[in-house]
Amino acid sequence: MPELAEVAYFAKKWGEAGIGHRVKSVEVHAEKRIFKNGSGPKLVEALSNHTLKSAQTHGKQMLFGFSGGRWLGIHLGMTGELSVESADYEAKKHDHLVLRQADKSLVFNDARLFGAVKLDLSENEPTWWKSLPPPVSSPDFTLEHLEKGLKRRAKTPLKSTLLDQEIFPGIGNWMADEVLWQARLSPHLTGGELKPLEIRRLREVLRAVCEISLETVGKDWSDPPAGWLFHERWATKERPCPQTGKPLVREDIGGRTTCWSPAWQTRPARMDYDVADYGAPKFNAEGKVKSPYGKKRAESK
DNA sequence: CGAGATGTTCGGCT
DNA sequence: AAGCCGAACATCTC
Repeated sequence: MPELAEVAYFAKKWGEAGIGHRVKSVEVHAEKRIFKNGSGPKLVEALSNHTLKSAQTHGKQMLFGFSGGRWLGIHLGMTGELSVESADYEAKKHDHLVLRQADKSLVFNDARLFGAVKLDLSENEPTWWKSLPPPVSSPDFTLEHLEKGLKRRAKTPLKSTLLDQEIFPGIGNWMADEVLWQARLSPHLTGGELKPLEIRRLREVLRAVCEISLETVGKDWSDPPAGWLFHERWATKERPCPQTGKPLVREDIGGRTTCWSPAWQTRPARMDYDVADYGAPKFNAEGKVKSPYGKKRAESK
């Protein structure tokens, strides 16, 4: 399920319910492949009687800080989720970790076991956390960082490169498709084939898609703006490209199903094309986004 | 019943 | 040597 926005949503859930409250007891339901870092049983001792103090996310990574210098790192993998349940909630199948607080339980569930749980004991945030790459929507996600990443993956299709967490922390399958569609770039283009203006455009769209996703999905699980590819790719029925009306294609690229619009993602020579009344970004001559998001969002509510 | 699923890692090859 | 690719991981759902 989770990409950057969903991860943010889950972390917020635990944070809002649990911060400031002591963990009375901890249940670890033996699934050793999930507990990295020799965590597992250690978690019981390490977290019991400590208070949850912080909840952060970075891309798809989550970090929960506890009193006494205990840090719980969680990655949701493909099917992980966090929930807040009642105090007497009974752990069900695939619940791997349950933190019991006075009046609630914080639950980590993951059917496919691709998730990961880590424990660190240190006064400050663990080193692995501090050395994560710049978040896509932060000022540190510079044009230089993007250029470097694209150069490194000069011969890889953009679709695969966008899933590289070292370059684009938090981008997953649906966000990658959304970005390419909004930027009108074919998923088959390689990093080395992009022109400077296209790289700028890619950066603008990346940041916009991340920010808007965080403000919708990440905030309250609400849908991203109307007009996004998002709404088509999750549709049970085949639907046409919202821009061209022509069929969307589903194709395997780098081992992941890619939903894209060949008639739309055509790498236009002109950067100043204008799309009337449309939820996705428009671009000016510098490849900058003239984003109508703010207004669109208000209208769609 | 088989295929595919919002992800990462590992091994083998260039 | 870094980058590229495919397979593997485990379970559920359509």
